[in-house]
Amino acid sequence: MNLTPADENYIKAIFHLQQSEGNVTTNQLAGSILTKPASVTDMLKKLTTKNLIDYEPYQGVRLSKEGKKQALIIVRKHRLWEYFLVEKLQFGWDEVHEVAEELEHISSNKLVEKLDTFLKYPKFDPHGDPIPDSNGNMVSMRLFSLKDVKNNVLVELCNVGSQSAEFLDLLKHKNILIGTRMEVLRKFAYDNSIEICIKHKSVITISQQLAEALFVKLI
Amino acid sequence: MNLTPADENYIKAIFHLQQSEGNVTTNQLAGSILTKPASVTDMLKKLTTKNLIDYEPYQGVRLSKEGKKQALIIVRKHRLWEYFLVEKLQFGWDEVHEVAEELEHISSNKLVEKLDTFLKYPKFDPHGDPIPDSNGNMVSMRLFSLKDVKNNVLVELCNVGSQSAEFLDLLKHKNILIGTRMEVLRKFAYDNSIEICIKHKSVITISQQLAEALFVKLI
DNA sequence: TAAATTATTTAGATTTGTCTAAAAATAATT
DNA sequence: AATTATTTTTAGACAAATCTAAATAATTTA
Repeated sequence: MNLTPADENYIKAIFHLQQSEGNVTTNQLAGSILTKPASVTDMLKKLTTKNLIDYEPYQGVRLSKEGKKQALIIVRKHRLWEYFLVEKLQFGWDEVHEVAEELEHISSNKLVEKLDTFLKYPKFDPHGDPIPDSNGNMVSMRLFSLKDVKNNVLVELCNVGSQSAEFLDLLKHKNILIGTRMEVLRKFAYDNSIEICIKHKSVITISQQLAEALFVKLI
Repeated sequence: MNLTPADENYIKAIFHLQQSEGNVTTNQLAGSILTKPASVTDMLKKLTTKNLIDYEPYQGVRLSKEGKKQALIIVRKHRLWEYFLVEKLQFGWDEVHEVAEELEHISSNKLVEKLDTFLKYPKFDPHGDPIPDSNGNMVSMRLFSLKDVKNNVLVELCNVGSQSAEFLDLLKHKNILIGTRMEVLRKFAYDNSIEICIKHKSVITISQQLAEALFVKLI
């Protein structure tokens, strides 16, 4: 399946509009892509013949299974490049979007995978949006590192920044699991260690290093 | 001056052909860009109206001052990206050309400059070709074809005369890289093959054709 | 130098993605 | 329910970059 940059832009726009709305209308797309409704109709017909969308005239459009797969590949590339631009090239997080819009159309799969490896498999882009992995899976919610959570905010552990045996051993000892609810009580400036309350019961102290590797969502 | 990717590919091809030959012919360009002579003529007319080339029908073409400037920008981007792919993403030096052909068309100036900074201002790409700086200047070294090097003179490989897969495959097999030090031991008059010593260790024989494509500096 | 060969350009067509203007379908309102 | 307003699609056109086939210019060769 060979997609042109125009194909990719339409697929991506439909993907994003589909998140909030149900079926995506011709007018919405025209607004999103900054083009005319007539042009959108033309492209929808082309995308239909490529089996990327399910489209009935006057009824709006949704991505097909293949379309969703392609959309996730584009989103993955876009967000990985944004991460690269901010973390490696020192761009500001607010000035990377346009450049990433161009970089996301570079086709090489090998490039994406090697970039991901180089960046150490980031889970979120500089705006906090999740980066799909090479299978198209991504965390559905914006997560925060526990070290960035304000005091007295209830959160739940959703993801961890390591899979090493040592890391998991420490978590087990501290009785922390994915899904465990916790609340930051105090931060110690001396060593950036953090005192937290787990499951509304036990109060423990964890190191800065551990706090950085615990990704939580607000609840 | 807004250049399309097609404009840039023509400018770049003319730039490279101009190095060796004088005026560049329509047929040379068609061969280089893998298109038909008629298409080249069409594009040459367009590039003329954009003041990028000096072109007289039937007389061949040369870059204008503005065209040279643009060519150096494209070459700079191409070679910086090649350096990035090899040094940071761990690509092999023989597999970066196609990807760099895409990346060189990303337009952001800021991106190029920040990439250059990130890479610490490299002077040569992975094939040994010099990288123009932001003013279009690049270092030029006196290089010799290995076939012209006298016996028992220590040299270092700085550049190669081909980027073809076949050529790079042969180099890989013979364990020769940019930076490899070597010394000519004997020249055989019968077929002009050359016996060389690599890295003060292995002694191998290479064909005249290969020797001509290896550009070295004295050390 | 004239004929033959090669290189280059012109003419006309094609594809992609866009546009405007007009027609048709859907939705909203009275 | 009928009219009005909005949305969407069709029809026809355009620019960019390419192509094939034919015509013309330049070069080579006999």
